[in-house]
Amino acid sequence: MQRSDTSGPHSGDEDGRGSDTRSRILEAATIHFADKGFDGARTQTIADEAGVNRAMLYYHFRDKEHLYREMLTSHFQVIFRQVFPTFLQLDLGARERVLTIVGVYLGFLRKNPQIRSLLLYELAAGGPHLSEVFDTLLASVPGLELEQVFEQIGTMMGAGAVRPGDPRQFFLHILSLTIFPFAARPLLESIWKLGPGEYDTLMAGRHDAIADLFDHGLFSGKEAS
Amino acid sequence: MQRSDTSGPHSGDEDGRGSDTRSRILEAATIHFADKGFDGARTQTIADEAGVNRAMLYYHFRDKEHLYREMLTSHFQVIFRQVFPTFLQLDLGARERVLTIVGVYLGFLRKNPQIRSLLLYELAAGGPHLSEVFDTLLASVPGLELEQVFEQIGTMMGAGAVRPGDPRQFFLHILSLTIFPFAARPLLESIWKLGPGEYDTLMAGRHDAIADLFDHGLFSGKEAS
DNA sequence: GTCTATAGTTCGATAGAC
DNA sequence: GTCTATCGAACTATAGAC
Repeated sequence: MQRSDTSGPHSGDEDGRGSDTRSRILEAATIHFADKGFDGARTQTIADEAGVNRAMLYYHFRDKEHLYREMLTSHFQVIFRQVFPTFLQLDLGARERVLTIVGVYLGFLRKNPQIRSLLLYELAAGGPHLSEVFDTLLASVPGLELEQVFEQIGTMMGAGAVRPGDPRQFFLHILSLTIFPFAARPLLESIWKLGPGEYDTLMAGRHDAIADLFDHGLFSGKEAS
Repeated sequence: MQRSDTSGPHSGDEDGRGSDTRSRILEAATIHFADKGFDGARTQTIADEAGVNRAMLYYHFRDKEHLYREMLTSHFQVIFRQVFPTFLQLDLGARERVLTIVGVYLGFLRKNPQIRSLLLYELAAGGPHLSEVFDTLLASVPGLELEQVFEQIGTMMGAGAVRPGDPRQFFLHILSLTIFPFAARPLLESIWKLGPGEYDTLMAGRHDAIADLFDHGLFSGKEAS
């Protein structure tokens, strides 16, 4: 069952070991797939940017499709293992807990710009790859249960810490306010005629803006209802 | 300067007149580009679904690129002419005004499912086409000034109707909460294991959930700060 | 493991008859 | 305006030498 010190061809090993060529290909594939999408990406370009021969792509991975899926999996793994658990492991009050989650999301998106376009291409295509990637990841990270998130939201609602309602809408609020501004960046830069630095400034103030919305709502005049 | 009663080849005419073939191609192009994206779409498939010969695509439009851009323009035109003006023409109080805008957005997205993937493909690609499309549209709809929106938000903030802050963050809140849940639909359906009807139900309750967030914030315990 | 050479397709676009 | 036929380019994938 034991393998030698180099990953074999077509291996799905996850550890950073493996041949250097293999990881260089994955790195180049990330950049190019994020830029052009699966259909727009060219295996020649990936090989060139990785500094390897094009045939190496077919030796280390089976074909373009397998290369793409392994690349996708390696990145969404980070979300599942680092970002997602923050929903559960925090031992804080409701407010600090939610705002910490928002901060983790915003920080992750600011540090991993390629995730943005990779996710958008997948969403646009309807997520045919994502379902399989998610199944793989959920199976490989056994301590992760989606239901726990909603249980904890329900607990917070029951304790009166957050307003009662559908936990999924609660979840959608947080996801929307954090992810969308990053996703729509090129569109908004175009509409608002912003330079690159201006949008970074806007994103730097995003956390406080969301906190203000969560704390006070949108309107100054105290509500009727 | 006057043209005969049929649109000529490569004409950028916008009125619904023109040859029936031309509009059928645009309709088929919408569906197929929304499904596969620009790089993934095949001119043969578009021609087949339109029930015309493939050479007609090159007669009525110059090439694949021009067909795509005209298709995009025709759809985003609707946003510019029908959705966007609701930001300015409403003669309501701040709360009703914002919630009406949210309702218009949600309604538009629910009725135009193809817009979702068309927008996502463009966002993923970084919006190279969108800039040109927007410039074209802003020029063709003269009574539309982006600055007016932020002026009116500033006015509402000055009058104490909405909380003071960066108007762009205010704008991002509204866009995020309405657009993202539609954009992320396939991903969330996959994660949450939802049937098609369940997500529609969730979107039907979206307006009220956003209104509650805007009215009361996210937390029950009245804020500190 | 890495390279060259090439097979085998697919696709966008055009020419030209009707 | 619509069709057929076809060109030429681009691309994925494989075979096989080293």
